[in-house]
Amino acid sequence: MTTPVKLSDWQRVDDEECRQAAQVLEIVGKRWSSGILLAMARGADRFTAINTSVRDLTSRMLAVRLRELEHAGLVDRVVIPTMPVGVRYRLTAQGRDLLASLQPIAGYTHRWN
Amino acid sequence: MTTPVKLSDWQRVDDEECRQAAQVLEIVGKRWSSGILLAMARGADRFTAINTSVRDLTSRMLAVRLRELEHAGLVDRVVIPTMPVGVRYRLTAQGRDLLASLQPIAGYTHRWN
DNA sequence: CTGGATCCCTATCGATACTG
DNA sequence: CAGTATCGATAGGGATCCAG
Repeated sequence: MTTPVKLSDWQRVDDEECRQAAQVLEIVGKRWSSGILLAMARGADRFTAINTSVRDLTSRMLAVRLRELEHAGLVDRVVIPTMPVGVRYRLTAQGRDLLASLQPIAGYTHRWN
Repeated sequence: MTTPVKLSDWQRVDDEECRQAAQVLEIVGKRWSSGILLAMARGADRFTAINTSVRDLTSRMLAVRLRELEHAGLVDRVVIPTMPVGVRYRLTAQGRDLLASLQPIAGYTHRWN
């Protein structure tokens, strides 16, 4: 009934990789982070668009999280020099890769809920 | 150079699943959580064994996290009625499945570090 | 050995208001 | 539109001591 589990894989990863994996989890595990990334994966690329597509997210927390995600290399901030200035947020290749790597979680929640 | 990315997968998962996935990430994303699960995956099953195998982890935080993980269904607390009482912690099937689902993260960190 | 109880500090977060 | 500034509440977490 449950999935085949290859727990032994975690015996093989060295401690440095685990440390980095933990760091990644601490970033995407913060409140709003995954919602923001998901909204962006689904096409939202403007501050306001992301803000309204994540329920109960305040502009303050969106700004904070976007800075964190940008710092982590997951999101790119693109300024378009128009009048007034336009700003777009896009997932980097790294961000898209992370989202893809997070995909099995969806399978997990489907199995256990 | 980068991995093939199937971002579109996230278009298919419904909002409820995403909400639950976010919840899971918030649990394992907390400090110490992933380290504790990893230590258990590697065989530590006693309070003290887990405590010493995760660097800088205090007994207080271990107790707190173990309760959270137990409540989340990832860890089982087994009391052995000896004198004095022995306690063992084991990953549940759900916990092992989650760790397996987290496995791609190791690949991600390997690619981007 | 397996934690629980306290104390106390800090980081985080929500609400609200404001701006180029 | 895309944020910043400020404030007050609360939760998280480290240190320490204690107990069955």
